[in-house]
Amino acid sequence: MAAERGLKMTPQRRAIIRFLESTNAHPTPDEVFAAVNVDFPMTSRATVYNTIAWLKEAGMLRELFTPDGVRLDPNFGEHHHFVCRVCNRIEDVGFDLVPNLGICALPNQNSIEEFEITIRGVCANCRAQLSIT
Amino acid sequence: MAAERGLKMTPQRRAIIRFLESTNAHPTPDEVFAAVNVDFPMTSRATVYNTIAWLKEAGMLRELFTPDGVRLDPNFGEHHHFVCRVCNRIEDVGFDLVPNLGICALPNQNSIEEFEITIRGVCANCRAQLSIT
DNA sequence: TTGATTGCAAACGGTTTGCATGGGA
DNA sequence: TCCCATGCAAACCGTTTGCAATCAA
Repeated sequence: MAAERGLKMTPQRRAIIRFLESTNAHPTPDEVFAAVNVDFPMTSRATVYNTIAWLKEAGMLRELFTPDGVRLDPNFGEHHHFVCRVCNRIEDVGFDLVPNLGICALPNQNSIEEFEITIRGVCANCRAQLSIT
Repeated sequence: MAAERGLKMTPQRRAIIRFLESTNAHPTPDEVFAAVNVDFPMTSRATVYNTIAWLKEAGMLRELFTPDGVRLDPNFGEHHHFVCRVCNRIEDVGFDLVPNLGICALPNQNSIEEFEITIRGVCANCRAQLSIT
């Protein structure tokens, strides 16, 4: 497993990683806390935050900053995001679905290293709901 | 002025709007609080937050969610952002500089209404600093 | 064994809220 | 005049910190 880089493993960390690997959603730290405590009771919030920081440092986790606070993004591969304006759910969007931006240079000589696209709209689920109503 | 939509104007609101119109940076609410209190002392934090909410509702202000918390984006026109990974400064990037994404449809029937691009890299200033060192 | 990790509870900082006062329309 | 906006201070809530006990290596 990717975390085995000579770093100390604990049952709590294992449980947190297991949960993050199992989801394709974008949980809040508190949702991680709640989920992990279902099958591994007695994991403190502090440990959840510690582990998040540790995983971020190891490059195994990204954070998304949203109007409702931080959300975790355990998806390894490069990807963008779709945000539904109805249910606020975040979906990953494959990097390849978006044509590579033609930007090679900005007018002010800023160097471009990477870019991230957030697409907003209404997800398929919510569209279905809306058309029924 | 754009805020005159039959909404009540107060000296505090005027001062806050004046400051926001004068900057092309992306201040935090607290920076607005500090700046406004220079020329208009006795504007409370609550009023700053109230006014921000009011301006957001009126569509005159966007919020950006960053690792260092909320930043305000008073720029009216559609635009994207460049974030310098060295100084963390945010620069606006003209909408027209980025070729319109060729995305017409996502594979899952999500409807696309808008998109926002965050470009990361090193800004011209910081590049200059770095090459000196 | 030993230093890193843990749980707990307190501290922290940005934001929101409740309420009495004040001021714009 | 009549609400709406204001200032103040307390409440709130997600996150961080300090510390003693525990545990992985």
